[in-house]
Amino acid sequence: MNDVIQAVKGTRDYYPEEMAVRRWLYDNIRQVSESFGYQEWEGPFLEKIELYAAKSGEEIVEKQSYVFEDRSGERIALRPELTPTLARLVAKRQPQLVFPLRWWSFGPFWRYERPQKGRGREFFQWNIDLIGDHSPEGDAELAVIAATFLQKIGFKSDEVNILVNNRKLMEQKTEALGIDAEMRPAVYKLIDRRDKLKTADWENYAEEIGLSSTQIDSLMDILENDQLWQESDELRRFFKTVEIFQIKDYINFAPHIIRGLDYYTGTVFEAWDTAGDFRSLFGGGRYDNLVDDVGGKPVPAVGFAAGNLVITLLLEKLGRLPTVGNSPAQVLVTIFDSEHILPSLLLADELRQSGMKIATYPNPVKLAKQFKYADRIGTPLAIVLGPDELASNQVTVKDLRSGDQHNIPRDQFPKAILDLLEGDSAS
RNA sequence: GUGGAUGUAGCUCAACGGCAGAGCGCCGCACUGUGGAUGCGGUGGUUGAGGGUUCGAUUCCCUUCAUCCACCCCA
Repeated sequence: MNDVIQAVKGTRDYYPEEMAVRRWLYDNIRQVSESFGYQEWEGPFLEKIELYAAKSGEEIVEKQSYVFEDRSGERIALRPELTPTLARLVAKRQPQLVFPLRWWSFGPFWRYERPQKGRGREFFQWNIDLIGDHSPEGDAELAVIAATFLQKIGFKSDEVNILVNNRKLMEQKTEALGIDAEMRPAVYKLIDRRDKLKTADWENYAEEIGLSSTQIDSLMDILENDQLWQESDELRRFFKTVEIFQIKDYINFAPHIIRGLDYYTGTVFEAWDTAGDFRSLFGGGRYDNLVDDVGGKPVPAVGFAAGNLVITLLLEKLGRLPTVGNSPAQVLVTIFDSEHILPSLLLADELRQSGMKIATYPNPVKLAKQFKYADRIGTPLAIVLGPDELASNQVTVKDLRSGDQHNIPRDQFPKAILDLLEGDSAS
C-alpha cells in the first residue's frame, strides 16, 4: 500500500458509488434548471490569468489559483470560478445574444487552498445565471430555483434556509450611521461575521475597525431587525414574488448576509444548514457590472454557485444520500465451461438487443463463483446455458433475490426475461 | 500562510517500553451444474517514512510526509 502513488492533495476520487451520487446531483440540477427554461453551457477549464486579474482581487488570483506557464510562456489559470468566463462569453457575442439569457453549467473548479470539511482543491459547482434583467422579480426567480432544487433533493425547509439581504439596503443603513464609503468593505466584513463571533469579540472587532460605540449599538440593532426588508423597495418586491411559490418557507430575510466580495450590487443570498454544522451550501446575488471589466457594455445579472461537497456532506449527515445501489447489469450470463463460451456470449448479445443490461462472466470458472459474483454485483437474474439446456433448447434462469429457478424455452426470449425483471421491480 | 489532532491487515479498531491482535472482508473446503445462511480451515503487516534514546520502540523524543479539524479566505 505504500507504493500506491498518492492522489493530489485536496482532490477526491469518485468510485462508482460516489460517482452515482454526483451523477444524481447533476440530474437534479439539470431537471430544475431546465424546468425554469435555462440552457446548459460550458466554458474552457483553462483561462488566461488576465481574465481573473481584471475582476477578482490580487490575493485571490496570486494565492488561491492554480497558475502555470504554458510552453509559449503564457500564464494560464485553472479556472477558480465561472463568472469571468461567463462575462467573456457574453461580451464576445453581446450584440447577437437574445436577452435575458438563462444559462446554467455544472463542472470542475480548482482553488489552491488548505483542504478541510466541505472544501477541497478540486470540486464541482453548479452555476446558474439570469443575464440581462435587472428586476427584483429576476432576483426572486434565482432564489426560487435554489429553493426548488433544495426541496427536490430532499431537504426540508427546517433543515436548510436561503438567507436573503440587499446591499443597497445595507449601504443606506450604514450611510445613515455616518459610515463613509471607504470604510464600507471593512464594515461589510464585520456584518458578515455577526453570527460567527461571540458578541463581545464582535464588538471588539467593530472597535478595531474604528466604529464608535453608538455606531456599534445601532448596527447591532439593524442586524437584529428581521423586518428591515420592509424598508427596501427591491426586497419588498422580492418577497412579494417569493410568497406565491410553494417553496416560500425556504427563503428568509437575514440582515447579516452580505457576501464576501465587492462585486455584488443588490440582492445577495446564501443557503445554510439550519443546524450550522457546515459552511454555506451556496451563495449568490445580483452583480450588475458583469461584462464591464472584460470590455463589453455593462449587463445586469443575477446568479449563484453551489458546490457539490457541502451538499453531499449534509445529505450524508441527514441520511438522505440517494440509494443508488443499482447493479451495473440486470442479468449475468454465466459460462458453463470452456466448450460453451460462445453460446453464452451469443445469448447475451441477443438479450442486449432488447435493451437489457447484460454482463457475461469473462471466463469459465466454477458456476458457484460466477453466481457469487452475480450476487455481489447485485444482478437480479443469472442465466445458465449448459449441455442440458442446449440439448432441450432451453435456458435456466435463476432469480437471485427469491432463489426461484425457471427453465425457459428459447422461443420465449426475450419477453420471458423482461417479464421476470419487471415483476421484480414492481414487487 | 498559522495552530491542533491522528497515522497499526483491504476496512473499522486493539496491544503498562517486552513474541503485533480482534471483528469484518477475502480465499478454500463441507457443496466438482448454483449466490446470500452455517461450520471448519487458510490468506493476511517494512506499525506512513527517516533518524534518535533504550538490552529491547507500535509505545518515548526529533524530523518529514499524509489525512482530518480550526483559523485565514471564500470568487
